[in-house]
Amino acid sequence: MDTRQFIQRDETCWEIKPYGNMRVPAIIYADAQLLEDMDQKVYDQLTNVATLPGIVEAAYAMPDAHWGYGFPIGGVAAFDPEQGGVVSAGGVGFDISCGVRTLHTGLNIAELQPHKQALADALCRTVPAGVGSRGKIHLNHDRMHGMLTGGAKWALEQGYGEAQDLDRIEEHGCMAGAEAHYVSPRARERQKDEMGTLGSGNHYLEVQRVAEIFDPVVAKIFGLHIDDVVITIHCGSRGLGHQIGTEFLKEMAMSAAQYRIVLPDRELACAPLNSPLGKKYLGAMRAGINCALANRQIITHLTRQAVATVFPGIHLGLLYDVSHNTCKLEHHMIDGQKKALYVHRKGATRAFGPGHPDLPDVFKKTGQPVLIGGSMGTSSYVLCGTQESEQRAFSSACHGAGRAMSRTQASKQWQGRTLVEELAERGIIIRSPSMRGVAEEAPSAYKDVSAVVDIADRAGLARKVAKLEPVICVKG
DNA sequence: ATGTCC
Repeated sequence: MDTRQFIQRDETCWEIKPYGNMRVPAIIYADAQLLEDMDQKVYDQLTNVATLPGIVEAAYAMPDAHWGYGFPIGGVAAFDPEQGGVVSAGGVGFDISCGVRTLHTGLNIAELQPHKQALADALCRTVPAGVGSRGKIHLNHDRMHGMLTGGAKWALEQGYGEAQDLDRIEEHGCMAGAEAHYVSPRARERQKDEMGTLGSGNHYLEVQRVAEIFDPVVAKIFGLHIDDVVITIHCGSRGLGHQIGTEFLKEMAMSAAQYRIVLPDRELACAPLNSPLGKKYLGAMRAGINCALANRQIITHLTRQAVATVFPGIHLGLLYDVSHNTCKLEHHMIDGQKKALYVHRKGATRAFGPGHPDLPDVFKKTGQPVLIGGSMGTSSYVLCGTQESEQRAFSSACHGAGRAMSRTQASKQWQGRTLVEELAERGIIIRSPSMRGVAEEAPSAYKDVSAVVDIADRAGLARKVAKLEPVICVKG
């Protein structure tokens, strides 16, 4: 888009002053190149978000922003319930609590090298991936309830994982305030055989090598050293989250008039935080968060089993688990006053800085790990939260490379088979049940993750700690 | 993202 539509506030900050029905400014963090390459729809969607009731400070877009359903993906917006603030299902996204977790393996790349194929086989065999993938776990009504209210904590109680995992998960593995009775029978039905599965699209399980360290002090505390092998899991709440999103979008769209909310775009459907529908969505969405936390916890267990068949006796400790599709009640300083706000992060990662009370002791000095997944065959990054991020975007950072091209366009332009061969030549093993899926995920269909992360770092949204390069990628 | 259209 045309950068002349913005006032450039500093090197990485571009502002649109409120006009028309906008209640607050819209702000995009980017450099001129990333901004030029962004779709005009990001501008339209972000300025639309800025019109919503009760929005506080500004509507923000992260450097990986691209157009999404209603809200842009890479969007951050906070709402004050005391000022008629709203919650929007489109502001969370269809894949509720989609997120990333990274595990230490204690291996280095030289130890892995001779066993790469064997490990790829084992992971592929053990972790179900792909559209409609099902697992070996089947949830009856009681176990479903336990999962929806207990998250990763429930998974742990069921025997999936280790007690020390919980401290290294957002919300300590269990999202409070989940109201399972607002999760429909159909959402439950879709999920009952899908626990411990990756799903499709940009979801993956990746074995990675620590390729570069930017901050040795923080990297050491995060347990990352050059040539260490780590495993990263990227997935969310599968069919259940999608069903919750679908149902509430519809209900919110139908009741907008009743709440006298004027929507510039039907896709921005929302409900007041203090309304019955708003509260109902929050309860169901939090159950969706628990589903995603439990799912990643079970996949972690399966990953540990798979790795143990190749490297017996190995221990996979959790670095951290972060979500990037949520709406969370958080306290932030607004005009010198502490306010309770509902922060929507859609394709944006929470990035609490040093000293934040919600962080476990191990991250109190460093800020939380901010895990940024790259696209297939490209690098991923580990960053750490900063204190200034709270003033910049309610303690948020980017979540990945961000799409630069639609799935349809990508599948026309590339062939899955060819991509797999090209990546194999670079020593990267891709395993996927869908070659079309691989084509849709072609590295060039995404923005340059390194450019995105550099901007996040320079904008102070989060600080670069380490770069990870893919070795094995199991894709949905 | 998604039993890639109930």
